[in-house]
Amino acid sequence: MIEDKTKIFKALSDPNRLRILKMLQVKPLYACEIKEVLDLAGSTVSKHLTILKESGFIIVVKEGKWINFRINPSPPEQRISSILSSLDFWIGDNDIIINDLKKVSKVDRFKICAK
Amino acid sequence: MIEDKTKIFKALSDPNRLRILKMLQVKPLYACEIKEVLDLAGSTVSKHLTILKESGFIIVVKEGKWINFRINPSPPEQRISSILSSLDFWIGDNDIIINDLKKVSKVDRFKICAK
DNA sequence: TTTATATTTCGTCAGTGAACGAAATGGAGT
DNA sequence: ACTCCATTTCGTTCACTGACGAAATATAAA
Repeated sequence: MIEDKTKIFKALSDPNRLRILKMLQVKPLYACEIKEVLDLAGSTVSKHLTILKESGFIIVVKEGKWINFRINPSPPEQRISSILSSLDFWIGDNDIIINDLKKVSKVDRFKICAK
Repeated sequence: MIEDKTKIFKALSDPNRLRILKMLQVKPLYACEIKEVLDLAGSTVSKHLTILKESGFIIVVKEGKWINFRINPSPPEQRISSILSSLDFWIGDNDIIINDLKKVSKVDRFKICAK
């Protein structure tokens, strides 16, 4: 299937998904943290995470009530490993991303979620 | 603009555009040759070529009546050079692509076009 | 068991993208 | 100037994508 070849590029074709990957590069996050930083509806964040998961970029680790999303340490194909290991080359920083990363490292996950 | 970062991935998100890049890797082609191999309407091929041109993957060289499309020898950004110089890694072969490449190398451009 | 919170699923809507055919543009040759 | 043909532009249709809120699911804690 030639469509399979486009799958990883489609996954990288949305700004919010690029922001999520850059955030996860700093540390694993809960969906509610990502929701807070991106300022999107929970259902929208969930959709983006599903796409990143199904294309092989991230994995999902359940921790009781929460679900930790993290960069996939053993991706299903080389193209993905290649991108993930040079993420700053493929997705350079800009104002928005720098701001995201600031929020991610500063913030207490238990304050952000569970208001 | 964070949308700029998605531009090259969007360009690579369509199967027909991947096929075009692989064909152009063999040699420069006229639009009418590409049209013939992909079996698409001329206007559709033109659209794909415009997207590849505007994202920096290919260049356009006029030759009188015809227009030669070719892989960009000096792409505007490193991510594109990186992809173009390892095109077989980023876009692996499959039945469809192998068949395209066969057609491309066999065929006489003046028989295919200008019937 | 009831309540609270995290995440997913569902239904819907607006915007985007790919396809086509028809018409427009532009160069080559008569 | 006229004609032919390669390519682009235009207008339309259809499918897909991203966004939302509401409802469903699942787990933790009270």
